[in-house]
Amino acid sequence: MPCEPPRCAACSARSEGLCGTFSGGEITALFAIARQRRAPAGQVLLWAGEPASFCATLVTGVLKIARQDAEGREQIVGLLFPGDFVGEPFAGACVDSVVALSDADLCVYPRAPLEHLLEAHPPATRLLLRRALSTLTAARRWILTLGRRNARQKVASFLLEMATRSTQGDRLELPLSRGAMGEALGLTIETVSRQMTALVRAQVIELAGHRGVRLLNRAQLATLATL
Amino acid sequence: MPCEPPRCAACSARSEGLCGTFSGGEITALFAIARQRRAPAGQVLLWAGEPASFCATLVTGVLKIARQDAEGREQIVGLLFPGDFVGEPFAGACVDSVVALSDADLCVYPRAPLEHLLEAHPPATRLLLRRALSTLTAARRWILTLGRRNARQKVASFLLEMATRSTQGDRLELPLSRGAMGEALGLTIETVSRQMTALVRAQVIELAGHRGVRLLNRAQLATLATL
DNA sequence: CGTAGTGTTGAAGTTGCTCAATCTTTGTGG
DNA sequence: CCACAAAGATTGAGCAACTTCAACACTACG
Repeated sequence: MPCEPPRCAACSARSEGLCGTFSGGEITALFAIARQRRAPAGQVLLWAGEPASFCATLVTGVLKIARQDAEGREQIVGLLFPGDFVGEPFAGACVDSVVALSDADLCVYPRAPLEHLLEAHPPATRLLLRRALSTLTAARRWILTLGRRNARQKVASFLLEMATRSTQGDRLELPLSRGAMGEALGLTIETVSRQMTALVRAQVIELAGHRGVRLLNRAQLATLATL
Repeated sequence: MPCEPPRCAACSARSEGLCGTFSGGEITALFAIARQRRAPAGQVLLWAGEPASFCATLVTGVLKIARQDAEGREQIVGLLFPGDFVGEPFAGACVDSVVALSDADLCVYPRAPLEHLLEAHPPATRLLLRRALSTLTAARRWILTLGRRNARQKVASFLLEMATRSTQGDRLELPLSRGAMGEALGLTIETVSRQMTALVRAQVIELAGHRGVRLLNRAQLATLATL
């Protein structure tokens, strides 16, 4: 059995996402078309309207998927975390822009060879289908939040969503600024800020700098998210 | 070559969706596991929380995919039209309910045999992936509408979206009541109604009964949807 | 230690929601 | 075929929530 490339063996996303469907021997084929890429915070990886030249596995960092209004106002329609698959195979031009919110490491696959590889390796296509369906479910959860919840509930929901992605104990480091939270929640910066302050006053959270949040009462936060 | 079942040959959804990936000979395998089902308007096909026992191709009619708030308020997160694929293969329990908005005909596939068939027929899995990705794109367009547009723009967007699905000339028959439109747009019945009236007064549309709409000025409607 | 970028707070203005009454449409039974 | 009932839609008035505009405070980084 051919041996697994050392870089893959050491990769923190090795068992996640696309890579997880390739065995130690098979991964060589994926590795052969992959290229490492490091993106600083703020860098645009894919531009809406441009042809989608590559897909990738996100190794470290957080990306936003955003769409622009006719007026230029931006709405965040998805976030990507380590292990997530970036881009759309089989798609034409990008509909959304993908931007790094923090410094990020990616394992990039050019579109054409990736699509060939998918044809040859059915489990990968099935995984992408399952991923797409679960992303769809998440997008619909977001639709529910945007359509039915008020500002308080939106902010509380968002904090809980972030908490499921990454917490160390009750400490949470937000990957987004207040402005970006507003873009995600369909609120203004000011409204997000006021709701955060209200949560602090209600002793549900505590702030530590602009990005740091300590969850003091998760049960209460969950109640506020829906009620 | 084995001949195509007459029911498939005569089916208006034959070239659409899942069926379209099966040739005249191959379709027999899909037909063998399929069962016809007719659902009257209002019938719940899949209940949120219940196990998802089947998938289907929608042949005629319109279905809504809806999700409930903790408070019981409903948000429509998707609509299904003839040719669309109903349900989620590889999923556990249903997250959303699926309800017939009009009388509907379906071609129903039990989950287990369908999943076997998908494994044996890779083009079908690829089609479902492409479909899932385009449904995701549509869901994200909806997120943009819910997050960034006011009531006027939401209603105008919705009418345009419906117009892309089915129009005869400038006549459009809405598959939803005002109440259901509100559930889809995150608005109340009253607000939807007021916006419709405003569009009539602006001579952009004309109403014919509760469900009938005539599009008098599509360009203007498109402007109102985004501006 | 200063400055630029972010975040917070306040006051006033708009938008969409709630509650309540009235009007249309549609479908059913006489 | 018409009358009537029930469901759905429209309209109005008052109110609450979110946005806008503007000033000020924090924090993080050079």
